Amino acid sequence: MSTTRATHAFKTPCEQCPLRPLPTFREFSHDELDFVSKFKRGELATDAGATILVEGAHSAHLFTILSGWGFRYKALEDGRRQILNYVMPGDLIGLQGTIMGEMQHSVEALSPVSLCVFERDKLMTLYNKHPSLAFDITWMAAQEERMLDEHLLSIGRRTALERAAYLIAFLYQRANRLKLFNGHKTIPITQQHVADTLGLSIVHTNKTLRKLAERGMIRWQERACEVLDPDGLMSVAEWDGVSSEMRPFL
Amino acid sequence: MSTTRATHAFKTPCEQCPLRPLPTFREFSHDELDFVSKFKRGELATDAGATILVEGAHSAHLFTILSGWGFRYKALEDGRRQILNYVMPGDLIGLQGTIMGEMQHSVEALSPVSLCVFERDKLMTLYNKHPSLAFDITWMAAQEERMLDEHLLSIGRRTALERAAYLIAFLYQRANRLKLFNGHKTIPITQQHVADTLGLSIVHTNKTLRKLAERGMIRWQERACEVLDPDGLMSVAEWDGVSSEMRPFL
DNA sequence: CGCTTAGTTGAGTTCGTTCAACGACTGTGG
DNA sequence: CCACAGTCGTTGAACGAACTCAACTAAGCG
Repeated sequence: MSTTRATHAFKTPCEQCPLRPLPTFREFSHDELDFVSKFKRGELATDAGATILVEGAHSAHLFTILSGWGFRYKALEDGRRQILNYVMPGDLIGLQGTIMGEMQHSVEALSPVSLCVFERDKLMTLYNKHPSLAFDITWMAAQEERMLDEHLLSIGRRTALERAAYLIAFLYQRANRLKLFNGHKTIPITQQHVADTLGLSIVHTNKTLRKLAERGMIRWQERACEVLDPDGLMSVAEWDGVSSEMRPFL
Repeated sequence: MSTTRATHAFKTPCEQCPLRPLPTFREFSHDELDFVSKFKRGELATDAGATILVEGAHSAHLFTILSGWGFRYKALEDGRRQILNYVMPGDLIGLQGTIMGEMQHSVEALSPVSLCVFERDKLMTLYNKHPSLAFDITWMAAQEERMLDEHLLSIGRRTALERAAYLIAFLYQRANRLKLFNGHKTIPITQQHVADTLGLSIVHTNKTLRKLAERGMIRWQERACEVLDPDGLMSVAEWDGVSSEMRPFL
């Protein structure tokens, strides 16, 4: 397991943030952008497979994903692991640790990931001086809650095939909205990740994904999942998709 | 199914709130209490079984549970239902609807429930004028996220017996902290609720609960679960319990 | 008194698991 | 350059957990 490679060089100024112009993100006022710029302490880059945040740690920082894919997970003492959700550019991580002291989940990188680092101590200033940004943070927490609600419904009540279809459609839609695909619509996860997300064994996950592949909805290649038929997946899962509303972004 | 009985009579002034003195809740300043008092629009009482909030609705209100038990749930189109979490006194409900427009889950009362009603429109004022309360709302959203993380781990990775033990220990601990028990430690849920929470069938839930009863950890009586051995349940589930830190309360 | 709801139990079936073995590919060290 | 180990995906066989179907009790209520 590789570790986090800390490069605190300040690379991208917020005014030239490559993410912000995306149509999904709401526009920021001059004032807001100015504050975020000062709130940002630096950047951090990690390799694929690196652990970004670890359960039990008292993180002094708050992060926004600038690029790359990752996932949040929890584990039981005997090693059984559950992936809770995936993180993508624009997502805030470490909020739990910042607000309530201790992290109760870990975050691992699926691909090389770069992060914006924010100062924990300045969070109170944000709440005091920039209510609109404070509201944004609540918004993002509520949005995460929504996704978890959906995952819970999925794991609790959907069949293996429906679950798999839901997961892939879900990841596809989120990534697509962020314009993460260029040509081939490929999600960088292994079947082990899928298994740990769906609460299934790897063997049965493999057989289930095979069925989706036989229906021409996905193709598995070199530890990644290529999405061929997002609508088909959505209909298998009886899933309507995520709301298309504008979202905030720190 | 009964409906919500709307009694907008303003009964309990916030200064004499029966909940606030509980040791779990953080102390409020005069200023904060004053604002909450004005933020509160009235009270609402519902019968057991009543639907408090419904999926898809654009709720104009935000609520705090004053007394009683309830649960949040989502359902698939074919009727399969998943209970996401339980709500108890001090919990905020309707935040998703208030912040993001549409509710994506429903809330139902398990017992007679009374609620404080807050004005949605005044929420921006809260963020503008009372950053500490805004922070509290984020805190509560993050706390809900934590609970959902745990549930997801439970449903995804624990066995039926462990899941059942976890759920009951979890509900016991939350209720106990709120001093909801007087003598007999009884949780007002049916086995159907347990099944819909754990993602199991009623039949198998029944057989699983039977095992816990045989071990002397619980006793089932008149549509409720009496908790006899909370520590035993926690050890079956390999669960450490929730953090004992002070919490906010609107 | 019949009707409904909640809980219980047994029998048979299905879904998902574990165990096991194998091929393809990658990276590493001799 | 090859041998070797490690990861990832694949498949078959046997087993077990959880499901459905079905029947029955007990309690509460109009």
